[in-house]
Amino acid sequence: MLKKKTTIYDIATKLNITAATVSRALNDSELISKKTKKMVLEAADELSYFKNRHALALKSGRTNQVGLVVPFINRHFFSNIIMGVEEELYPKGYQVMIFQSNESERKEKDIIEALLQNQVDGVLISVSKTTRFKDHFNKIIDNNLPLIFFDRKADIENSSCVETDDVLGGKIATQHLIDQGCSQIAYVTVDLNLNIYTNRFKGYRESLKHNGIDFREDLVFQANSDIASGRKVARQILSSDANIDAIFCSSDYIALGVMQELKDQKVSIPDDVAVVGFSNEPFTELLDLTLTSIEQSPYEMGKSAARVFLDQMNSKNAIIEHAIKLKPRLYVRDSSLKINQKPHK
Amino acid sequence: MLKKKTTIYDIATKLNITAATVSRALNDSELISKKTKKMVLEAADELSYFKNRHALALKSGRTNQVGLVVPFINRHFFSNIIMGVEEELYPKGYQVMIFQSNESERKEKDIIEALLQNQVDGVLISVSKTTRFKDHFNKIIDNNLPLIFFDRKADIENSSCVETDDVLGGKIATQHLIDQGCSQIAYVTVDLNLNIYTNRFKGYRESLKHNGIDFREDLVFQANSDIASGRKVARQILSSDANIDAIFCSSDYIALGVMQELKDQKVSIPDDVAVVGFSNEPFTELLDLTLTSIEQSPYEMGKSAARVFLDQMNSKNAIIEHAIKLKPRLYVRDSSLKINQKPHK
DNA sequence: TATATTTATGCAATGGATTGCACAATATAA
DNA sequence: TTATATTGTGCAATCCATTGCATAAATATA
Repeated sequence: MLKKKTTIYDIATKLNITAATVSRALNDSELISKKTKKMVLEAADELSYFKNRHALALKSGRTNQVGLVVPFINRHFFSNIIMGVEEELYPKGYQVMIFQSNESERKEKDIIEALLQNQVDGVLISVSKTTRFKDHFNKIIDNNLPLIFFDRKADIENSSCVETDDVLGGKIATQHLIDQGCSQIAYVTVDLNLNIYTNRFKGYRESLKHNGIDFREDLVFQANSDIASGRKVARQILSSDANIDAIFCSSDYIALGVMQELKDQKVSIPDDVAVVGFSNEPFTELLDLTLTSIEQSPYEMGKSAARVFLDQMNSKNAIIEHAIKLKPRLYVRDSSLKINQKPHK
Repeated sequence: MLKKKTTIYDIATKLNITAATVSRALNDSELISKKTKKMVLEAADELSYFKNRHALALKSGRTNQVGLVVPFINRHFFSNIIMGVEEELYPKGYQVMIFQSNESERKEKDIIEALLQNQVDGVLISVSKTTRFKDHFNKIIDNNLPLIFFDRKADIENSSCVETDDVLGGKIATQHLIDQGCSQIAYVTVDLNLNIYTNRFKGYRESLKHNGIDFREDLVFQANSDIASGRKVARQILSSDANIDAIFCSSDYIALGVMQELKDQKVSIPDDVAVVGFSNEPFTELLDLTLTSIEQSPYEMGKSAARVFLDQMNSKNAIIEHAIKLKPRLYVRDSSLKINQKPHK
């Protein structure tokens, strides 16, 4: 049933010339006469011919495709990274193949295997939470392909990475709370196995130290990155005898849950307790009481990662290890603005 | 610099056998002795061999790849459609190639050209807003490839489509407002060139008629799908002498802007004016005053579109035209709940 | 008109994996 | 031991586009 696809041989036969001539005509070679070129182009159009990229890939060894792997596509953060990568690579003639690992090491390995089979020219990836072994990353390196991590990295030789300066993010959020007069700042972390969370936590502690405030272990809480978990941890915090005046959450969803619970319990935000989140999710500024948060510029991160890739392609023999840290930025909003200041947009 | 990739010939040479044998061993053919199979598998592993999909594609004419084209990846609606498609196709061994058209007809055409060059096995697409000509869609059909539209379709023979029943969506939202005692219901539409918006509008009018309420042209307003535009249209509505008791917005972002403006102007929601949005964006239930909206189940839509594709693949010679309409669902929340009822979820 | 140039085209190999057909090696039956 | 059946491998063509080298055709020069 499938209609046979048109090839250069079909065009050649039709015009009584050879495929070589057709190929050259289609690629606008100077060796071919104007007349023949025109003939070929017309015939190609008529037979609705298009090139077979697989034949090209097979011949040339290059595909102009890069693999992009994220944990989930439908997260604001990652989908904007994708936007950034595409924005940068599409004009350069690269096709971006997007995959999601669903935070599964198994699927991540499968995807990388598939990418290698596809002979991609490079791989950009944010590592799945559950990944422990890294042989699959080394396979990429072994094949001399550029490997660029973003946001979440693995420790692989000859790879590059682009990440948010999470330590700095932790610092500026904490410093802001201190500037607002807070000193008993609870910290809610997520999975401390992920470097992004340990770094935010580190920033928090450094900032306390820098301001001469003692770090208190009993002000550190753990939660999952969702609203329900945020409400739960808020109840924990309130029922402890910690007597806090601010809560710094390493995730906006936790912060939202915290705010909802505080409101239900008639705790005034930001006067009794100031709240800061992390990631600057779109909803943070849509709330009635807007949420102060740290913007990580995922779009910029995507562009940056793409540029690192291009850089590696352009200097194929020199092994370059980029390690880029993007500066996060604080967006001050209602949830933490005690003193008389205009909210930051 | 690029290390040469391992091929079956390398394995064959190493083992002093032929590539044919290697191929059969790797594909677990019953023609090959256990001993040889084991040898080959070990050698393959040692040389870190992986198949070249381009060679396969060239030989077989099949790629097990499908093209998925959306206007923008970073929209809640579309990214969840992608999730649904992947969920359905990944287990069947298909790779989903995701592209975004940026609502540009030019880019849409380029993408489809690239997909054809890639010899994809089918195309799933939501048409760009600006697309006027449809030759590129016919090219897909001409190549006997399954073409499935979702959410936004073009009128192409032998293609299929999966969409929300937007007329119904318009109806149930309007009916709900009427049930709440409203009768002067303003309607805010977006681009009336897109079928989804004309259909919602149609549902609104049908519902009015069904309830014996006269349709008033002066209650229809136009806006862009963003918050600022929502605020603007709210000011228009309030300053007109329409005297409305409800506003049905064909977009959640407009509804949000409307609510913000109403609040600023001390108009009580839902008592003075009830508000309903469309799409059930995640933020609708995160607001202080939650927003009633119509859920379109993008995830289900993606799954459904994928299933249509699989169906077409399984019955290659019969030409099937599916036309699936998914039932939208109303989520009643604070912004419209006047009478004593529990909010939905 | 014969020779030297230039220009346009053809020939054939290449890239990697698959597969029908032929044949060799081994095992079984007579 | 010889004939027959069985099993395991090899040969070579195929999928499509590209490209170095050879050659034919067209043009310019002597």
